[in-house]
Amino acid sequence: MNLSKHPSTRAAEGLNPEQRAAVEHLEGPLLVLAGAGSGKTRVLTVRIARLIQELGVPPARILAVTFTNKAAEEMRIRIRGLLGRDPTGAWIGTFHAIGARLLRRHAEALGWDVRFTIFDAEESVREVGRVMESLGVDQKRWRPKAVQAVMSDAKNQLVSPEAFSRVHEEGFQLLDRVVARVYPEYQRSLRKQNAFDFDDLLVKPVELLEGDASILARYQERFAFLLVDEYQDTNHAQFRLVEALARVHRNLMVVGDDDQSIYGWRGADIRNILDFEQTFEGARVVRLEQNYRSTGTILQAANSVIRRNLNRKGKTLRTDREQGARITVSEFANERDEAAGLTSEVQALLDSGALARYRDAAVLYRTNAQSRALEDAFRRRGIPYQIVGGVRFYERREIQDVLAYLRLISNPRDTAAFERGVNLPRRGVGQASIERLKAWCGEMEVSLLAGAARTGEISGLSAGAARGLGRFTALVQDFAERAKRLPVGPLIEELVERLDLLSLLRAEGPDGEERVGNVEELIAGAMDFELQLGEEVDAPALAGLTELDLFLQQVSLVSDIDRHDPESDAITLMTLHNAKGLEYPVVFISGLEEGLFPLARAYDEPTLLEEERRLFYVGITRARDRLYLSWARERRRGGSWMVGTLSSFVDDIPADLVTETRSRGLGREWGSQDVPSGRGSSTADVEWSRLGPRAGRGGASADPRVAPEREISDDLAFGAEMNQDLPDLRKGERVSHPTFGSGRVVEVTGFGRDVKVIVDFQSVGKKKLVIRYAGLEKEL
DNA sequence: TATTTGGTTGTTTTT
DNA sequence: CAACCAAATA
Repeated sequence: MNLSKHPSTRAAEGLNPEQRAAVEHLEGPLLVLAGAGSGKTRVLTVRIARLIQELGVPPARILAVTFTNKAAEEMRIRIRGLLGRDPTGAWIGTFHAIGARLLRRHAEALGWDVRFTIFDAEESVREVGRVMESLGVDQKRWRPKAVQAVMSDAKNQLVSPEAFSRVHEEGFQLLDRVVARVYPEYQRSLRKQNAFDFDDLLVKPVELLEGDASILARYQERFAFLLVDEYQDTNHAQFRLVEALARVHRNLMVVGDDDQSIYGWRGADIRNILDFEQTFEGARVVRLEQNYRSTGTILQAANSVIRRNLNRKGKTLRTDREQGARITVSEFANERDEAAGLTSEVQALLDSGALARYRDAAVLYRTNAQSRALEDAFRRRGIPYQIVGGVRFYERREIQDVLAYLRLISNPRDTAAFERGVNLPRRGVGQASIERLKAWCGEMEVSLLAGAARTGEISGLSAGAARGLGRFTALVQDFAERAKRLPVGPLIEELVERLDLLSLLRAEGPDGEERVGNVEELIAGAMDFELQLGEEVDAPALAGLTELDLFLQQVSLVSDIDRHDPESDAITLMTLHNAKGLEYPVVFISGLEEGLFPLARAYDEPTLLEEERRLFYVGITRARDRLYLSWARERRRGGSWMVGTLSSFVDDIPADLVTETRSRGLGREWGSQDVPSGRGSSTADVEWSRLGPRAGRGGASADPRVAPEREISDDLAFGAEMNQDLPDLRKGERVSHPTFGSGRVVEVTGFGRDVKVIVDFQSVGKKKLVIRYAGLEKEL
């Protein structure tokens, strides 16, 4: 190995003049307007490496904020690659992770304990419900979720409970009046439970810094260089956090693209980036408009779409790449047809060599609900896929159950966790007993867990309930002891064992096995959990924390995209929001119908429509080589069928960049290849037409030649689909599973949709799986 | 206290 | 077509 003395300098050599200007910028505020695919991650990492390597800045004086944990991890790895060593001491993470870290060090200053619990969104809503109940607010009339949303907005604007109440308790908005009562009480309840919610991870650090000059000064001094990625998606609380920390040194570099601001609904304030130069006087601005990702066609399409937005700084991306393939716009009869068409096209691309591996393609959609039809189709086809989002891993019931125990073990004041865990498995402690216990504990001002250990003193508890509570507290206390010695992986394993949770889940029926798999995945994840001691080494506040405490605080911040494995060779299915920051050689954007994308409600408000359009722009610019847009004439939404027309967004793409294709409804085909079917099922009903360049606006959708065939075709097509490509597994065959790896089929049972197999996996032994859910693949 | 059932309800995107 | 809830029943 011939290592250069200045690897970061060498890395800087490949930069264009604008990138170089950003990298070499030293002091003062800097705004980098970075178009999609313009190499901003490279600029960020090279600049950090340069600060450390050439300018001698200690890594500990650097704070870098990314949008996801995974991006943070990747940034660290890339910097490590440039430096030849880890930038130990640098804080690199999401706003939430960094907020949590600050709180961990200074929880006491705010009246919390270091071992605080982080309530995720769901728990937060449940807590709102509990508070509303205690206040006697009708939860039918006012949905806890709506109340929580208003509160969350307020928090992101840094509106305190008191301030909110002052403004709204007599206001005209009835919902706001409810929130005016709930918000302060909710906040009190969180504090009593030693918990923060997601929003608090941003709000409380601001409170901390603004409320304590010495703490603020300490961090202002420490972080001599701040870098914020995806700045267009920061909200007011995040802005204030950054602004406070950067106030002294003013070495703040923000990177973003106003055209990719897609989180307005979550409080992101596009003005943060639009007004940066006013806010930070003397700011230098660098624009990165050279795109290194996409073909000319894709970029032209993206430019002409985003040009329709009025509220933007305005820029036009350039590329030196070839013009490339046309964009395909495809019409389908319904979402099943669409999904089947996508799988066919994937197969065709693979066969033709245009797609090298499954993992080089992604299917994007506006709403998670759309993943279902796609998932079915990919499964039928035996094409490996990975879904990001939907039912979030950590929000699954069985995971939450285990986490509730862990939370209580870690933080005895976590009432929500107590209530969840106390009767699981059934211990004869019902609602009535819990109410009694709560009342008593409320009077005595002790935690539920402490109260449950003193059932003898509580009147009106049934003998069975008292016994159940006793067993429960004994178990929790026992594990609290173990948590001091045991690493978190074995701890969870023992806990699950003691609860006999896996047997309980298996007894639940067909879904049980999947749940068992999830719990096992949780355990596996915990086994891998390593304390990032390097980053935490300077924090005396962490002295008393167990590995479990840190695990819990980290786990609640893990998002679905963080769990996504880009290495595994599978097609990625995800929402457009989740696709931010990613790129794929082949991208499908599905469900391009008026009312779905853009969503119907966006028509009321120009700003909403512009945000939807930015989302479309984000989607288009994920593609490197090939882009497919698809829409369906009919789609099930909720209970009913919706009739759709092609999204007006597509009209903004110049016709000469587009090729239209149309499924005939009965056709499951899209590309020109036959369906390679393991069972040799008929493809005779497959017809499709390639219409050539688009003649004009939405011309295809009104074609009378299509409609009459639909009624006949549906049954045929669906009938054929039912029989086709069901994973046709037999005893003795080798299969592979996304989490368990490869194994051999031992037994096949059940019929139709409920076919189950027992597979002997090399890694974990025999497992019973429902084919429909398992995502098994035949191994060749 | 646990379980089942039937009815109601909403449904965008997520750290 | 979920998920969630209230009431009825075991």
